[in-house]
Amino acid sequence: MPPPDDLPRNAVLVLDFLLAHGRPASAYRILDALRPRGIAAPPTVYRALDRLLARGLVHRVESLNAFVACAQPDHGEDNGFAICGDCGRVAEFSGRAVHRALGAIAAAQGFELAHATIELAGRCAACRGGEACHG
Amino acid sequence: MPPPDDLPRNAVLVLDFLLAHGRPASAYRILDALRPRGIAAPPTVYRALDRLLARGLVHRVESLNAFVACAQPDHGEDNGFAICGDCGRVAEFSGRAVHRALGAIAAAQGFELAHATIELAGRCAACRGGEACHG
DNA sequence: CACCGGGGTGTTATACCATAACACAACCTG
DNA sequence: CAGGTTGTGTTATGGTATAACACCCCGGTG
Repeated sequence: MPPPDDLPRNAVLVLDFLLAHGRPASAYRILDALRPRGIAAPPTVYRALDRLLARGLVHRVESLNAFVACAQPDHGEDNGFAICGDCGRVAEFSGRAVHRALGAIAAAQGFELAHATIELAGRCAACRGGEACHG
Repeated sequence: MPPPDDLPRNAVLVLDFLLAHGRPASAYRILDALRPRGIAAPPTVYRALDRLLARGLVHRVESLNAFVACAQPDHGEDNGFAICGDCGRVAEFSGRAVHRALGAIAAAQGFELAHATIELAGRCAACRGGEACHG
């Protein structure tokens, strides 16, 4: 499922890096990684990220001020992330049940919901596996 | 636990400002507001915020890089915010249904959940009321 | 008293995150 | 060619956050 390849060169560079990276990276981390490929200044990275965000190919992780490649570009807008504090990887989930509950809360307050940010911090199964199972 | 008043001077200044402000404020906004009261540099503000965050008297709004006084310091850890893009105010909610759903998602992935960030962007009832009903 | 230690604070400097503003090249279109 | 749009490069700046060190106050302790 190669993402639509009508992307500008820099967007492709950034997306490829994030896919290979496999976890969130800050814009400046991306910049450092792509300097050898000709990207020299922050605006270049942010412009590429803006495109990718607009297409849903990349998400911003607010609690990290970082960006991550979307695992499954076909899912909805309001996805959530489970962020492992040990390995730094994030698992993406769509969480329809969560969004239903959020919609209900918003409706009860008369709040017009445009976008939901859901980020879970903790430890992933892999990192938990490495240590004693405490029940 | 009522806001214990064994807080250092600067923490009280910051908390009082946030309570009076009634909406999120960035650390530098707080700094500007408190300069006349003798606070001169960012670390002073961040130290006060750290104390207040630790006691649950203030919350960080990740999607705004800002801080807001807690409306009801007696509620749990994993509260959520409904952030109005028009007036900038946030409504805090505890959302047990959401946390139940999040807990289920985390459990299904074997993810050990430590903290949930839930932030809704949209428009509050008051700001919606002010304009034509576009139904 | 002399000494020590810890908490809170002040200050400087710096790192990290993000965007404004302007200039240039490539392209398409009439 | 003129004019528009899109992507890009570059410089400079603004906004967010913390490291590192010095100082003071205060309370114990011998």
